[in-house]
Amino acid sequence: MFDAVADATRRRILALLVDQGELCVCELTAALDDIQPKISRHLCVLKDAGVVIPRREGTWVFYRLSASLPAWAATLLKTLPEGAVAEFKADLKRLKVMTGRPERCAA
Amino acid sequence: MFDAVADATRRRILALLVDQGELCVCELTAALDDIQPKISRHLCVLKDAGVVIPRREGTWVFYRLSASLPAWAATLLKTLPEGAVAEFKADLKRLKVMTGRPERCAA
DNA sequence: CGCATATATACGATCAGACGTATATTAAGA
DNA sequence: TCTTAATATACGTCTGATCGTATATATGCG
Repeated sequence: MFDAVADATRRRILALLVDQGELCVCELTAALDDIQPKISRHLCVLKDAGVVIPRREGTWVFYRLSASLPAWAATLLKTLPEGAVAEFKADLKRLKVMTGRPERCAA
Repeated sequence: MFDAVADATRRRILALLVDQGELCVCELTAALDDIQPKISRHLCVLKDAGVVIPRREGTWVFYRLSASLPAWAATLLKTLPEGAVAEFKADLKRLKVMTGRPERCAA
């Protein structure tokens, strides 16, 4: 868990997931304004750590936070958008203005 | 801050400080059952990050958590003894049975 | 099947951080 | 001033993590 939040890029991803619930790789790539393999690799780390859960829908893979985290971990994650991630507001803004976001079918 | 809790040894130190308030280097060395230079180096990292404050008293240097941390950081630190640090109970036990602990004069 | 898009992975390079050992500093007391 | 105890730092080594680039996989569509 602490390995998951040890990296700044992963904290930015997690802050967005805490706030937005579920996002796909291309949305996160646009929001963080970074390259896709880098985002994909960090998501893989988070998945292996059991922090996020992937859900495939067509060509897209949506990631969301795991629902079965210990209480202290959930508490820790909630601190991320609330001041612990400096880039959060800018990342959220880039997500909002992104064009061509995929449509969700199921939750 | 996340750099401070990225290392397992530092998390063990912080968990003890959250629980005990103030401890010197030799107490932490005994509690973690590790060598002194290692503990001292990690305390230096925590001090430079502004997470802990040193207080000299004779030959001893006592470290305590900074009182001026953002709310989310204080919240994060409180999660450490409560399940986020696996070795906490064993560390606390070693501290309790340690002989020759220094006496505090001032707070 | 062939093409396009989204995502994942492989590879090599690089860099930060943690380590153990040895030694320097600081303070107290005889 | 000499000694001892507590703490800090210097040094060289080494492992692990992150990176960018390139490529592989997978899905959907015509």
